[in-house]
Amino acid sequence: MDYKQLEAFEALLKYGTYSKAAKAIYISQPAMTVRIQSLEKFLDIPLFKRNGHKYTLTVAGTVFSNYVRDIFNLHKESLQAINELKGLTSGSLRIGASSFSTYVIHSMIKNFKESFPGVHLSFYITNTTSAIQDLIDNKIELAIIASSYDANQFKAIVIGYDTLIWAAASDMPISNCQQITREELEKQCFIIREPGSNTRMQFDNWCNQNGFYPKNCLVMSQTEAIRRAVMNNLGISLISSYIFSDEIDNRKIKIINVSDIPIERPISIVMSKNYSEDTLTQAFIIFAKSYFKCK
Amino acid sequence: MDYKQLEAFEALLKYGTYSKAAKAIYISQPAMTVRIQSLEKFLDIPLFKRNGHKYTLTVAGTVFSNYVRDIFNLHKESLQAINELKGLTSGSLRIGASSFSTYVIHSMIKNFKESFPGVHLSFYITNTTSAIQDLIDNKIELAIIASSYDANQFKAIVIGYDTLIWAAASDMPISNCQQITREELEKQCFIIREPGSNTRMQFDNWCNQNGFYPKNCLVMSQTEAIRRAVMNNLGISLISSYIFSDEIDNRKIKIINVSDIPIERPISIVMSKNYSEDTLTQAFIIFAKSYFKCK
DNA sequence: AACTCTTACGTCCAACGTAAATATT
DNA sequence: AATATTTACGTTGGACGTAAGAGTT
Repeated sequence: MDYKQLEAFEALLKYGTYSKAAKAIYISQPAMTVRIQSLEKFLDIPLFKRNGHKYTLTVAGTVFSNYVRDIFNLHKESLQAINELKGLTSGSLRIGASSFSTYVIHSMIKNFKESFPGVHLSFYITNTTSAIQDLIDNKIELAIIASSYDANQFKAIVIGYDTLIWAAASDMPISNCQQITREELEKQCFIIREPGSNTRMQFDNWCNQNGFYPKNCLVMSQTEAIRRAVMNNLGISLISSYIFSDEIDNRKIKIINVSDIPIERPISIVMSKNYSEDTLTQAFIIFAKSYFKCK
Repeated sequence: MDYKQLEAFEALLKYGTYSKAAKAIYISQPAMTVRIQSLEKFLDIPLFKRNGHKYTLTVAGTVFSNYVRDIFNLHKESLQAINELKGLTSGSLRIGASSFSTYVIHSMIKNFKESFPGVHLSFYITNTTSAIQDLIDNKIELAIIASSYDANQFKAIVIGYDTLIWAAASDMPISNCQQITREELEKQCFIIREPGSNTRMQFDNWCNQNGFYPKNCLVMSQTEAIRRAVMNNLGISLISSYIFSDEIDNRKIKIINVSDIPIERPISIVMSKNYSEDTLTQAFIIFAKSYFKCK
């Protein structure tokens, strides 16, 4: 079955005679005959019957024509969709993101620009709570967060998954333990995020669920400050694996094996419920999905 | 855009490398390259990007792939539908029909048999009321009627239109009147159907609406008896134009011009609400629609 | 070095148009 | 007789595969 055959089929259906149909699609009458014949031979059933000096559909032809119509519509729509994407040569999108994205957005922007060089992406990196507030205040169109949100006010699309791990510098004694006891854990200094951060909430939840009361905490609102603190043996941290992806490869950081960890969090793009997704937004969402899938 | 290009696109999407994709659809690697290149050239946008030693979709590729998936599914479904029709080499369908169909079913059956020689159609010609009763009694699967029906109990599909006309023999004096007066009309003998017939109901309605009281009526339950009576100058009749289609062409019968006439009635195929339409039924409905369209 | 993709090039098939024959009105 | 469709046949373009070259890991 071939596109040209379907084209001939539609033309004959529309114009009723071979000669008119052939003229309409700029081929000769014999070519029309051959296209219809080969289609009928392929399907092994007559699609047209002679009726006076007009050709009309058989039952099989009628059934088939419904599919052909739908196929052609999809074909047209696909070209339209592609053209819309090609039209994305300008425009901008303001995106709020919680802190784990610090270590990925540079490559996201770089990758996105390869496909859409004229589009400007602005990233506002804060924490989950602030990103949601910025969404309400119309300071951003989209928020990328790794936590839940109010489904009454927002709609969201899951674009990937983030893993929270316990990270420690490789030369810390705790990094070499196979099984971590509660006593060893209690000795540690916990480097944690500020309230309002989803990562902080996950830490608090874990402590509650395990009846664990950390004695020694170091609170830092900047993820980069936490990264440097962990690298310099100041303590251990429950944090997104994205932050230490390079260091884990380098073996400078080790993942500590603690129960109920790692925690996997879905990463979502959140937007106002009444936000109408334009082509640019759709393109960004598709891009973000494939970006995180390859991570 | 070509079917083979889409085939190559789907294969590369599925297998990730040109070599595997080419092998999967039984073409050489260079042929694969050419197909993808020509598709990208046609759409004027890259659909794949190299990622490590695998090819993954760009945003445009992702958008396009959704359409391609749908197009291929439709393609498969269309072949399946055609195969189901080809499988219609046996089976039977019992069809009730009100009387106007007397003069069409012979050619309907003949035409239907050309496409589906193995299928047996049984026609039961009665009047509208009886046909509906036969439907309730499961004596027939479908009823072809030209009147309304109980929408709570039945479902229906309009397949065409029937025209009720006033017919008189050409050599009757009334046939030569341009404008018919009420006095002239009152002199006529009205050849009408029995109660229960929708044609009879239409006649009664017309009389009521026009405050007309026919003095001279001849009731006949067989349409063929009415036809012969009209042909032999026994009177005039309000009747489906199908009955006299030959005679109108021959000029043996004339259509009398009376106000509010002709009456057009939709012809429907009616079936039980819980009747599940199998392939044969669907084929018959499509056939019937095209049959009446060409009438 | 091994693997994968692209380019180059000669081959071949399939779709086409012209022209003639056949069918239909 | 005129119009429409099919058959016949020679031509051509484009899709293919093989082989060689270029790019990646």
